Amino acid sequence: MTETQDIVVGLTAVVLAVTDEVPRVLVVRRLSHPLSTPAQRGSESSQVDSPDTLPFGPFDPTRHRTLELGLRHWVEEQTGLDLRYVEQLYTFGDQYRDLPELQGGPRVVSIAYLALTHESDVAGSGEADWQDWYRFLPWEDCRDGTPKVVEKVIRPALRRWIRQAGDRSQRSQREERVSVCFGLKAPAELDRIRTLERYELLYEVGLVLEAHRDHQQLQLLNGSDDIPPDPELVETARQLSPPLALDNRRILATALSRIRGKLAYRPVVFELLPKDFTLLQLQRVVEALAGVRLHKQNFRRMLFTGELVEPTGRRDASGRGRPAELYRFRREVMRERSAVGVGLPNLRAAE
Amino acid sequence: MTETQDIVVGLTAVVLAVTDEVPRVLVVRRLSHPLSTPAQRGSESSQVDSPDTLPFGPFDPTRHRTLELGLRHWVEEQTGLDLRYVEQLYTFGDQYRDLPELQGGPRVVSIAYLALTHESDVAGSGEADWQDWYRFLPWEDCRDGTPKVVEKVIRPALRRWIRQAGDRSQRSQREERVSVCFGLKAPAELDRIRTLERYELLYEVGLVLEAHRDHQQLQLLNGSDDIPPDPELVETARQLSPPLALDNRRILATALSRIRGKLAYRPVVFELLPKDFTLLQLQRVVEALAGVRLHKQNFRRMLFTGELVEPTGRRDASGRGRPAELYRFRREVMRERSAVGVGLPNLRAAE
DNA sequence: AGTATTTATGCTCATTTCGAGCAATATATA
DNA sequence: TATATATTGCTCGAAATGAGCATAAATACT
Repeated sequence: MTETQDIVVGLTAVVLAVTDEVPRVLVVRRLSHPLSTPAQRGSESSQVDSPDTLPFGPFDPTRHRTLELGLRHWVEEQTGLDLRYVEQLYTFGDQYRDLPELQGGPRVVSIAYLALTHESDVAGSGEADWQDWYRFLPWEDCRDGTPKVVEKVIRPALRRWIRQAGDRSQRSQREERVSVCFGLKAPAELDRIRTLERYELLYEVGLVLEAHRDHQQLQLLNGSDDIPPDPELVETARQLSPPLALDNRRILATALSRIRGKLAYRPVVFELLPKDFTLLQLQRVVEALAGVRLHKQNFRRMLFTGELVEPTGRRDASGRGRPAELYRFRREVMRERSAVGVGLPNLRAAE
Repeated sequence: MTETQDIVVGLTAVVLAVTDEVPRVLVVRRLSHPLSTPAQRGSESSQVDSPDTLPFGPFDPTRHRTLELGLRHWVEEQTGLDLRYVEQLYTFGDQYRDLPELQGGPRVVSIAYLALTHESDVAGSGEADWQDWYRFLPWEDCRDGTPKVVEKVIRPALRRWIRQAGDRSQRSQREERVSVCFGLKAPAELDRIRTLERYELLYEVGLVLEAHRDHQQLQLLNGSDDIPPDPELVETARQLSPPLALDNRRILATALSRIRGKLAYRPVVFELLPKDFTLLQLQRVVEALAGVRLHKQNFRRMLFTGELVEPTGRRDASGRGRPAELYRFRREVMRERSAVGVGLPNLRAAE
């Protein structure tokens, strides 16, 4: 290892929009890593398919007065999008979480941001594209009950993992973690807030592709004799969800965790909706984010007693059934009450 | 401005302990900025008193495998403390938020962490010291009702600030912000969760010393003719709270915001308590953090119905009144329920 | 035109949670 | 022994929550 190592501060964006009940995230298909040198680019041909990447760029203190401005700059450049609501998520800096570093490059400290917008046409230097968020985290969408992949793929693999434990104490530790994240006995709904915890379990178990990729890279670096990954497990991971670059899936999980937590006490949903909306539209967006279905009448009651919305007087023409009244967000609540949000149900059954 | 500018990634720690109902934070009295060169140190003599600083050190990728390990390293070195619970708070990277940068040095991107411990003897390279958290944010402690400084100092200054607004719209904007942060009409309790918002208002108004310091530094840098700060305002700020280095008060406010928010849904309090504790001890720690008094019987009911604690069978000998039973945290709840916390009251009266 | 379907909306009811307070008990200290 | 300080047990009404019934207003189909 060298005496000194450069640091690059990277900025990564999770740009989220919800259209037609589908939460979508903006990804860029890159030809190479944004930080790699031309020399490295050649050697990167070993990577057959270049996986989707979140919009990303290095923070340049000479050009960016603040971190957030830097992020907006890169998203603008790569996707043509001018963001509105932006919030910082988390900063990732673990060793070897980035490819160029594995090739002797700088250590990349990535600051991840979450942006909320409406879906719109994208253009820009990268091939930007909206992708279904739950394609990358399919186990998180419980709107139609516990997803099939959980029953058919994840839980069996987790049971196998528990059986493979070395000793008794490791076994019970594994049992506990699985039980907390996915529920072992009761077919309970997944706990909406433990998104990140679930991702980390799946990574450790090897049910996401990047776990194997990172493992291989590390072995290559250490020059240790390669312990080949369980090919069956890799295949399972491949079927479960498509590959994502770097630690981007972890960042996605962090973002989902954050927005699910925030839904209940901050009026973030409205950033994802047009100025005027029907109550069902609002409910669908909340459901898409929370990953669960809600009771319609109670949801509406909550909105009214909380005075979160006000009628515009107009009605929605499209749609099949009885036309719905159009509402708008009552911004005033934010000064009237402290915690303003759409308060998700407790799902008592899950306890 | 130069073509390229170096980046330094800094790690800053808010180390918190609660003893005798007083939340205390670990500060280091430094002789100079940790990143300044010897040459700069000389020129720094203009700063008469070196204000308290949070434990801080540059992240070194050759020595630190992860950001958190880097933080632990620096805290160990500067205060002799071996931390247990540590969580990342936020990353700050605005231009000119750091002194050396103002003197042509690198841009410092600081990653702030929150650590929870018990108070203990400190040693280390810096002169580490425990300081009452609320000394630096005196307007946040509402345990004995709205603090006097809010009535006597802050609200009058805010009213003056509103009056000084340029036009009608700015005036009403200012009124709204003040109303949200400190309440204008009703002498309502302060909204516990808006700690950061309140700090940012006070910074803008000039009621914290660093606002004037930053302003002066920026003027010096721009070479613009100095608009001298309102000396009365500076004096008010000085009386309100002692100086803190860099943007450390903002970091403290962020930490307080985070822990207040987290109290209700994660069992973080127990990190601040000994293994066995009385229910009153527990309540006092929660109150110290939340900054409000709680209803004793309801607090206990909440603990029992939530099965958060279990009796040890032993009792607390010290204390004046009837000896209290000793309890311990029931770790099992964390797998039984999703959101585990001490659920703060809603203070319905404030609405 | 008439019927089925879809969606919106109004209302009830039992259960749980929450805020606030009364009362009794147990110990230390003056 | 009186008093102050704490712990502990219990009640009661208000509000929030979960689940469901019933009705209204539009479209699609026959």
